[in-house]
Amino acid sequence: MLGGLIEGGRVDEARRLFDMIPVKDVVASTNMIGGLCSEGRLSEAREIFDEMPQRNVVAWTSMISGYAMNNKVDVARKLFEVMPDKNEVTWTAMLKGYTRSGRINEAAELFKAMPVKPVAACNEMIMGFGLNGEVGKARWVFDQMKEKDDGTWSALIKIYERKGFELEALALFSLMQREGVRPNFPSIISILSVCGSLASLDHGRQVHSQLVRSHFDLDIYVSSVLITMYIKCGDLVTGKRVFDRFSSKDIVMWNSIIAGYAQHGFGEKALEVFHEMFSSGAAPDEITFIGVLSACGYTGKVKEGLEIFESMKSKYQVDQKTEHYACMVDLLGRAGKLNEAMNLIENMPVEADAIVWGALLSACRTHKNLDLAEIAAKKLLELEPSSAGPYILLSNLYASQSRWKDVAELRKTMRARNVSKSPGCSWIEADNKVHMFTGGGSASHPEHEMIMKKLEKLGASLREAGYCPDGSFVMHDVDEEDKVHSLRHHSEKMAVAYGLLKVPVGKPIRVMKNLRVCGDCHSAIKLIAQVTGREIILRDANRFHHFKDGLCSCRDFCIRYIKNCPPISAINTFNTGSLQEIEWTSSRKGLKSRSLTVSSGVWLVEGETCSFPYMLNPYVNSLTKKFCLV
DNA sequence: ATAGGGTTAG
Repeated sequence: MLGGLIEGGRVDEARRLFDMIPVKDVVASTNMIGGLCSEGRLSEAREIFDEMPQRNVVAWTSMISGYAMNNKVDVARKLFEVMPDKNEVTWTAMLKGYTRSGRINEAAELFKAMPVKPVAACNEMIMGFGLNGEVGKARWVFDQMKEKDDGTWSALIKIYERKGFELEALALFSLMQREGVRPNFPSIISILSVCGSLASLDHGRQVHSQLVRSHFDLDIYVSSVLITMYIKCGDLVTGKRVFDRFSSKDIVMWNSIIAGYAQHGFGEKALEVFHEMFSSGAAPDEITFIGVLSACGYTGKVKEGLEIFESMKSKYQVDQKTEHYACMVDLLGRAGKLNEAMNLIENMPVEADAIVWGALLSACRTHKNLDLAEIAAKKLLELEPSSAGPYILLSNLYASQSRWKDVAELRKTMRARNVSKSPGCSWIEADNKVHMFTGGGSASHPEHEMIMKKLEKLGASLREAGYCPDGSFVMHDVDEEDKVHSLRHHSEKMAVAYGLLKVPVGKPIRVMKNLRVCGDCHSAIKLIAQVTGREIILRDANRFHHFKDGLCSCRDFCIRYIKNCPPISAINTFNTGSLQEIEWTSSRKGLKSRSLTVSSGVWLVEGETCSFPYMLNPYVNSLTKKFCLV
């Protein structure tokens, strides 16, 4: 009875019932302690604990766990020290206290001291190390384990996914299945997320087909990630279809689709869904507003954005947090209202973080405001000393003003802090393979000659259509030497050229890039779409660009500084956001009800190595060698 | 009766 109430979360009722019991046995008291702790009512729990005539391991462990999970690790430790007979569960509960509060060194010490190391504790250590950025150590624990369960696998897969080791996650997921461990929910969620990050529609679909067969696709958690996966792969239509299948949607699912419309530049549609959500009775949360405000930002809806931002607290009872200020800085900045943006930052009730300053910086880049750019970049250097972007930008900025001393100084700091830039690259899926291009016209691809010829030919027809290359973008986050290379050879252009050669007519060409698209490439691709009549979908580090008929769905909001962009007014009619118009984003037919054919062998089960080149994180290579699978 | 693992945005 007591246990039932607690399990159902009815702790108050349980408490009343408990108080009526004349002689309380160990089990009832322990139960009650657990229930109270889960609600954070530690002092009440402690009172019961102290009044118990005798206590066994389970009672002790429950109390320790309660402190550990409620940010009272040190109190937990005191109890742990005086406790007579500890078992594995006690040790694990204590360990979890340290890992969950980010005290990884103490966790590692305790782990080392454990007489036996149960699987649950090892799994906890994997998560602890991994979330703390120590992926190698997480892997080390994994390798040491003689006995693993499905949670062991999914923990490491999750770490790989979260820390940007997409390829390792894929490899581990497939190894897991070869070892006869069936995918569980957490691992499936991680792997779908990986497919989204890689924008690998083919792989994502294969996972989806697995889900359909196992009916996992009906799970509400899985579905939100599934929606996000399709959206990140550029297939908004299928994402929407998955969304529509659910008659009762939770807030996360609403958020997923709203953010999806925002990312694709369908601001009207995002707002529409937002209102639909509100009238359906679902209450928006903080994340909803990140989606909604960024939708306004991407589509230049300054007035709407400001109104929503103002009404967050009063109408929707959601607090404005740093993230929302970042959205507003972005929104104002994109619209060219840089002083307003700066004003907002100065008057924020919370401390501005790297995202806020980053938003201001990219707005400065767009609108060529060097003074504010310098302020923002300097702030970023303080907040994120190890990311290369701000250094390069600031250095380019100084260079443009011939401040060579400052340039040299900055380069020195960069070397001292061991900061290196991430090289720009683009990739495209064709013939069941991923083809990567690093730009600069390097002949790394077997069909290099053909691609160059294609680019030559394209160049001629582009010039006819009025294209003139613009190399004057100082405010770009690529390094000096990249500017020397002919603009013709940027990686995204090469990938697009390859797509024109390989992707059948009528199908969209989907290109991915790890950095933001270069401004010159953006206007070139618009024209390429026009002269070839092809649809090109480019996903860069920030967002999607749908190129069709000489226009881009981003309305050039990201790249306003390019000379030969058509004026915004010419594009206005284009982006009304009706579903019919979205349809052209994908000529693929997508899913038919609940069946899905798998194009090639099921790589997930067969465990072939996946066909991705190492393109996202140069660090992946070295790590892979060190901790080689199999 | 005591220890796990999950969703969205930036």
